[in-house]
Amino acid sequence: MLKEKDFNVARAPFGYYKTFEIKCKGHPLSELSRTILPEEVAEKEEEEKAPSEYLVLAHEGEEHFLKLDKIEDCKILDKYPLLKQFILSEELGIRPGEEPSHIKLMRKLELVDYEPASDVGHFRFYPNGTLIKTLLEELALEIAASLGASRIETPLLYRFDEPDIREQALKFHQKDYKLKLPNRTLLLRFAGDFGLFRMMKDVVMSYKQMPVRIFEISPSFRLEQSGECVGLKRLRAFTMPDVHCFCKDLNEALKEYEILFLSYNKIVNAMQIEYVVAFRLVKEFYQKNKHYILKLLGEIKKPALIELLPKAKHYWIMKHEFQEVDSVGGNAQLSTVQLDIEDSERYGILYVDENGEKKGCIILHSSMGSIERWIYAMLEEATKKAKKGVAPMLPLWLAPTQVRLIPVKDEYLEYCQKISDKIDRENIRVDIDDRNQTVAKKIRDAERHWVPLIVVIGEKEINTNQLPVRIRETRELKTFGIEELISEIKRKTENMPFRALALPKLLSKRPIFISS
RNA sequence: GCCCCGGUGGCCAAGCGGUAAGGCAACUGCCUCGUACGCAGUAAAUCGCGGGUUCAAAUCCCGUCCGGGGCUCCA
Repeated sequence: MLKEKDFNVARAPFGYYKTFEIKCKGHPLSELSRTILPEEVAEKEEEEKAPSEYLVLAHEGEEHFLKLDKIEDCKILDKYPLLKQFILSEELGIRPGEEPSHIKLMRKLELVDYEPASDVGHFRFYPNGTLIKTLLEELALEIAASLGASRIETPLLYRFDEPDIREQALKFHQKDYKLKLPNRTLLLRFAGDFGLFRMMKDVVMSYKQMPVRIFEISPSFRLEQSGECVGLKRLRAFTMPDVHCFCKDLNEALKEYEILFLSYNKIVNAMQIEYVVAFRLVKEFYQKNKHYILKLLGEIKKPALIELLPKAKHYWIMKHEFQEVDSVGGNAQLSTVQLDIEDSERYGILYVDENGEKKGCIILHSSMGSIERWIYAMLEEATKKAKKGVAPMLPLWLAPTQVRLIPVKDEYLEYCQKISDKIDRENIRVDIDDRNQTVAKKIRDAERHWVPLIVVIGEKEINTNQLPVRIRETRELKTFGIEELISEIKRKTENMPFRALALPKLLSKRPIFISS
């Protein structure tokens, strides 16, 4: 339309009228009157699409090259169905196209819900959901501390007119939230790099202090296309724990990389997620460092999909992802580590070397994975178990209720209180179903809410001091002494974060957030 | 953002042009109960929202919001 009239049209953004009659009625502050200059867009680089090569690297050492259009020919994948499904889903977009189960579960378990009064992809967390989120954040903090990373906090909003902020933002395909104030435009952070790079630019680092490790956990906002937001799998607002390591050379960076790789493996294990590994590297780098990749895979005893890029097209030369493959064959990246050799100089993050000279360093960018996505992955894993006939559940350390006491009659309530206090004191989440219901009904409710340990208390228990524990995981009914039960739970939740019950101990006192 | 599908009490849902079934949950009463649903009763629905067609709309049409799938995207 405009082209016909000799205007130089760079592009017509979505959301703006491409054809309209100009009547000049609009208020100057209205949505429709904006100045859009082509240079903003021109900075968006057109990436060449040189094809990647793919292979499966077994942790025992063999390489199995594969063509994406003929992955059936790659026999090793028959041994690793999850990896195969990952390749189908991630690289080829082939999946059954059903709704992932966590969407129903997050509501059924009263954890998380939609909030229509907010934007798409912004959720509300109910008490038990908040409890789980808090525990996971706590885990992230502990992992960061174990890495020796220093925690920082940087702003959520940034000025769009700062050149480096603007440069980073424009690279991100306009997926940022912008806040237009009368005198300036602010950008909501979509990653931690903005504030971190700003901070690091001013930091004085000597080679003696390297590697320097920095941790931040904070909300990030990405204006994903509305059709792309799916439950807790992809959100517009999420919590990102990330670690950046600033290293003086490649050797040191590779050492750090390994430490991160193994730490993040601990995280997914703590959440009992059966994940898949993908590495993406510049081909030349892979050829020189294949032994290194193999060492990493050997430590976690897993094969990996390897994507070889003919040449560097991003800021990293090597990265890997731990990926969830969900109950309906979809996938989502959990954690990632990226080896970045160019951003340091670009953003002026320098250290002083042995000769007193300022030098660029190597940056390891890494994200442990968003907390919300961890919850997605755990709920999906639970469904995968259920499909195999195993009772779905969360890891014990994350179960909102770890032990439920069910008195047979009201008169045993007092005794329940007494032993629950004892269990409480040991940092175990125990509650009591004191509602006026039959035992069978209370058990059914506890099972429906995935309570891992259920104890029915009646006259026999009071007399013998023994507790009959219904164990969800194994579907057995086992008798424990109270101390024995406590130490068993302690053993299973050892070294994991703890928080108290999110709701009143007595079920009769609990409001219902979602009744289903 | 685009295309397809969906939205009915707190939750799950039947009805699909004649004026809102049923189940679960909740509440009240009874039952005091031993390992997945005791019995009875009560209350609870602007049929997502707005507009249109019709004597009549939850049902048909248009718009819009929310959700799911697909496309695209995931630096």
